[in-house]
Amino acid sequence: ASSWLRMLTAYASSGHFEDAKRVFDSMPEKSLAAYTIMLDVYASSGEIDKAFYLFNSIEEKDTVSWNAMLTAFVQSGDFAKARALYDSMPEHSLVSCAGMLHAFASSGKVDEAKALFDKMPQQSIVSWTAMVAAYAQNGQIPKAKALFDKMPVWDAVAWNIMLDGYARVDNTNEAKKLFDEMKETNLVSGNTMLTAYARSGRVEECKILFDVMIKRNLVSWNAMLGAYAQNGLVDDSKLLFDGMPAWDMVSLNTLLSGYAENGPLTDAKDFFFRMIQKDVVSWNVMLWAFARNGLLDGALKVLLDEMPETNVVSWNSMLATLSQRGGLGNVVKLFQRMEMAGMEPNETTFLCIVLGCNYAGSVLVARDLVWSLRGDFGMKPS
RNA sequence: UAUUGCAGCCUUCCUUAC
Repeated sequence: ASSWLRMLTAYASSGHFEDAKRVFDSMPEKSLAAYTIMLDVYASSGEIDKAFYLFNSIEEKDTVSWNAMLTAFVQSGDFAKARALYDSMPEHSLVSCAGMLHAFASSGKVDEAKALFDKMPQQSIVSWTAMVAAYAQNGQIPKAKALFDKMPVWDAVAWNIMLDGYARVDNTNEAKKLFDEMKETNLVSGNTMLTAYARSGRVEECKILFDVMIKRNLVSWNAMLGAYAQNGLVDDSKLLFDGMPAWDMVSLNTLLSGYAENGPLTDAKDFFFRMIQKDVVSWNVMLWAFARNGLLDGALKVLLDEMPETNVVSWNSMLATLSQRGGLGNVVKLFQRMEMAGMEPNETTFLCIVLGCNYAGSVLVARDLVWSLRGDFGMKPS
């Protein structure tokens, strides 16, 4: 039985979800541990409903399986369900509390995270770090730093979160300073610093770091690729890409967005049509490329007729484009179409529409929209 | 009865005006 479990774990942790499902299905006896692994597998492959169904079919759940279900919800972005599950759990372990902290942090509820953090019976390095991350990821760097300084111990993850916090507010100098004095580092630290350089346009320093990094993974390569692509050095990005030991969809899309942002539309189109694989992000980049070139009808055609699948970003892109040069009437029309297509709006959706109101000078539409946020969509205007 | 059954960090697409 344990060799089955070992195989299942190996597939699950390496991202081979289909293989994991096959192994699980053919297991003669399914232990609780096997079920628990599968919760994560289903959640990671976007099948949260299946995960929950499986969870409900478990007769004797323990804390570990409850926690796994909790983090499955968090991972899929369903924070309301995560909260409900957390409230109905028979007991809260350190892992449960840290998972819920993470959920609050990811949904921008810093105050609720802090309240939970304060009333936790026991702390762990994970809960401390999750709280620091809650501050850092929501732009509250001074609070993050203050809590970070109070931590009893630091590991690489804790340092990395502070590093990433500085990087995200574009404080590259502070990030570099921290990077140099970090006591614990790992591969993610280097990758985070690469991204910090890329974001602030410091491409040369980025390349120097990339070259001296002892270990690199695909994220490192993609970060370097992005440094070139986002800073107008499309030829360099292509050259780097050609020498990459491996690539994935992120690599292709990074390159594509380099063409879309810096070159003529034909470059992006050429690359797009030659891509061996495409996903919804690739299509979103193309949609944006049409829009950027003022081809609103072309962009609309991509969205409504050509895309094999869309997500909320596709619609938001189009809404933002129409907001700026398509007229508020068309914005509203497209939003209605979005609802008809069953696509759930998010906060950015409303910002895109408010942007249109701004351009049109229409206070009334904007006001109605903000009201309907609460009433029709159950959202809290930020 | 768990060196790998669960928890925190990094890379691609949408908004952040003046």
